[in-house]
Amino acid sequence: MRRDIFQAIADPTRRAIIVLISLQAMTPNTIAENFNTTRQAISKHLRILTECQLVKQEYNGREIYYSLKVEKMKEIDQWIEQFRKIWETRFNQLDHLLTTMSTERQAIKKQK
Amino acid sequence: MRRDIFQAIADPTRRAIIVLISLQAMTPNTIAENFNTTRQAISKHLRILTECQLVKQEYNGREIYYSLKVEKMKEIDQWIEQFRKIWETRFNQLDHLLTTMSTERQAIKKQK
DNA sequence: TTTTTGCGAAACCGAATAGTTTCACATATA
DNA sequence: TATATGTGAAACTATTCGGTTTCGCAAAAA
Repeated sequence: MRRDIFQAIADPTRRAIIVLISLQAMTPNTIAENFNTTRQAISKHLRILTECQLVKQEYNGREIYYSLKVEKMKEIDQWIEQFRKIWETRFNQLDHLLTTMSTERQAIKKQK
Repeated sequence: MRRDIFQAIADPTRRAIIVLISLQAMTPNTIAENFNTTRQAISKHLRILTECQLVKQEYNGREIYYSLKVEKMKEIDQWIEQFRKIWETRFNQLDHLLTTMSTERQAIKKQK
């Protein structure tokens, strides 16, 4: 059973749950009200999110409040980091190219 | 058939392919040499990556070089952004709390 | 105490997934 | 020309996935 954060955010319903409980802790029933599925289906999603440490539970009588462990999202951010480096480098190279072109254009202008 | 970037990066082999071709354009055969599967399996992964616009192909005779369209990765970065805001806010609040505590401690010190 | 409510878990189902094997086809190479 | 090579696609398979229905159990409410 693969269970990592990348697999967790692959499902659109789970992504929506993540956004929802990042704003406010919620019970499974309350979460389910926001979707067009059964509470049990939401429960299964919550189990997956719990298994990969993305959410935490807070018990209150028979109710369970789920909320996002937002620090866990940093793992994705860290993986993206290597590509951010690439696109920032490329942007800087483009920036440099444009600056160079602009300088050259001005040089040509002056020649005229 | 769901085909979005989040589903694309859910598979560990695909993530490895992405990293590999982000460094250097490669043919399917060369990519496959880095994994413990058949070239055909890699081909299927490349198809999925192509379908969600994550890679581009460059034809050279009968060879096809695949490379990463790194700008596409920004889509994930943009989704993460909302959580980055949350964890940065929390950090600042903690930072503020620690500063306040420190100030109060110094105030107590002075009283002594 | 009896009934209602909130919840997770199990059993089941159809669809999607990741892989393999086999194939067709075009391009190199002998 | 004949053979080898690089590739994508199709057919098939075992497994996983996302969902539903049904159930059991504990807590709250009547």
